[in-house]
Amino acid sequence: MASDRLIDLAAAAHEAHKSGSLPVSRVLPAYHQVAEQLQGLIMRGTLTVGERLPSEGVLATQFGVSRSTIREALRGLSSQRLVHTKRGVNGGTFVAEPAYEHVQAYLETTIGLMSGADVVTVDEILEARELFEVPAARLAATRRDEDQLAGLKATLVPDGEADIDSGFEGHKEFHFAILKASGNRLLEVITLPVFSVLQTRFRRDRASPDLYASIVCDHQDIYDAIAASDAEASARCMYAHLERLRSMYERIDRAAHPGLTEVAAPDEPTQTSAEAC
Amino acid sequence: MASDRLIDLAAAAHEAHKSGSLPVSRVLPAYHQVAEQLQGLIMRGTLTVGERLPSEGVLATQFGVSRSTIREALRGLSSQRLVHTKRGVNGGTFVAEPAYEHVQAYLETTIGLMSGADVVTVDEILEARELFEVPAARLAATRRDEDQLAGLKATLVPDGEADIDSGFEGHKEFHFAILKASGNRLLEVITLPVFSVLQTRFRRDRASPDLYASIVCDHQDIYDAIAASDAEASARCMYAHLERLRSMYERIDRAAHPGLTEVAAPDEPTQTSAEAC
DNA sequence: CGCAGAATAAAGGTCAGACACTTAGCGGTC
DNA sequence: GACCGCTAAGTGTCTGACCTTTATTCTGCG
Repeated sequence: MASDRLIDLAAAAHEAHKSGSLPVSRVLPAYHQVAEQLQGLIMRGTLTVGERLPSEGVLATQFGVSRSTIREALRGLSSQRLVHTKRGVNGGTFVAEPAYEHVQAYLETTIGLMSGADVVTVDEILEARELFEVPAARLAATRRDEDQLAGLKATLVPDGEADIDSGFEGHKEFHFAILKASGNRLLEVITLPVFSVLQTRFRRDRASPDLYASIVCDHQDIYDAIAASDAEASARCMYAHLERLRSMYERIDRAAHPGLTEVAAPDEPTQTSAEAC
Repeated sequence: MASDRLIDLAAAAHEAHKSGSLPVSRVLPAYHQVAEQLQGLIMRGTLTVGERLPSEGVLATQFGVSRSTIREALRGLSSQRLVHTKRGVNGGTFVAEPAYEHVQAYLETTIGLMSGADVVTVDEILEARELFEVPAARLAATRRDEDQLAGLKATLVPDGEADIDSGFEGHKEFHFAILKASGNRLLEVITLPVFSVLQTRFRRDRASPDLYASIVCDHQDIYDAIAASDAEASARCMYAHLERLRSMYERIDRAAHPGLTEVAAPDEPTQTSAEAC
């Protein structure tokens, strides 16, 4: 009877997982229970950022399980970036401080997979991108400081050299810079992966030269608006830019997955006028 | 010399982690390399959703490591929800299909931690919420079907019974229903955790009765606008609603963390007019 | 005295092998 | 034909050993 070992979770396992019915084997693996308890301690603030957990051996005796079990639990937590480990003397397992990059990496992975498995459609991703980046541009216009503006300018392609390959990188840097200048790190952390997924998904498909030129032109417009601290113009230009890209992506996507004539695809007027430029 | 075992990653470890310098011990743990390779196979589509990986024993011999190492790698992947395991005959490790709930759970955890550790501020979370929920309301107004509208109506508090506790639940259900009706699952998946974090963070602080009444009233307004398929009115009402909540949250937050007089906090006019209601 | 290098020890990383638990499917009994 | 138990494949867990990494401490030489 392995029932008196774990601190409590004998019964808690019922409640925790859809208490009703079938698809969950009643007794969860020990490593899972250990991981859950530790995660609880971290979330609840009992274990604070940077704090060191007891060594694996000590944890093993405390939880009444073997070291292997503890290690499996720890691996789970560490791949969720809740903890990280260090070897050597003064090594150990430490509560990790949450960092953007991890969230971004995770979201990029997951959204990529979801779009691959058609759990979300490309249309939804494109729409989400608009929903996030247009407000980001608006915020950037009012909040950017001079450094951020200079950084943004640096990502613009100098007039002459329209190198498509480096332009791809530049495109990325441009949008990143705007997100950063939006001054909302949560918005930034969430939008970046959305952008990256699209970028990855359509990496191979080169844009035509004139489309590329119009992208460069769009960027210039957006930059000008942000430089002028004109929030509404920034939003408008960003919207126009994204609509242009969207129609490009959708064309590519339809070519790749023919026959799926989605509703509401054609009836949205592509009113991305020429603006100045 | 444990160098001929793992399929290749001997050198790849350099590139993979900031190739430059110091803080990364040159040779990553075997379980990490195994996990990376398996993740690569999944991301690259070599292993497809639902497919079963070789048994742990077989993987161990294939990778040339022990079964414990394989298991630690698998625990990492499984806590990232890239795979899941089943016991018994015909059990094994399977490539998981990406599911919203996991993403939501992860985001909620992470955003909660980030806000706890002040990696993002409450202000940013509140702003992000507005950025996401206002467009969600706009979309819901034009896309909701009759079922969704009925579901939304069901979350409204009947006029008489203004029970504050159940109201808290109702508040949640109401916003969830709108997100669902927005028709963009990515937006939904991302916004839900943002909402939940705020909800959790301020769970203990009861709203005053009259504030509560105004929330109920706001919900009614929003519902009416969505029922009328009036996109702009929906967005406007949602914005007013969120502004009201925002000022409440900010008041609570300032009370909890006094002395931090942020910029740009007071000068935003609280123009959440009375509307009709 | 001071510094370089060796020894130490604490902690994580890996291994091998054993046994327990879970579960689908097979086969036999009534 | 329904129920029951056996079997086998696979994950879950334990034990105990040894390797590797690394900060500290100790030692010895200049």
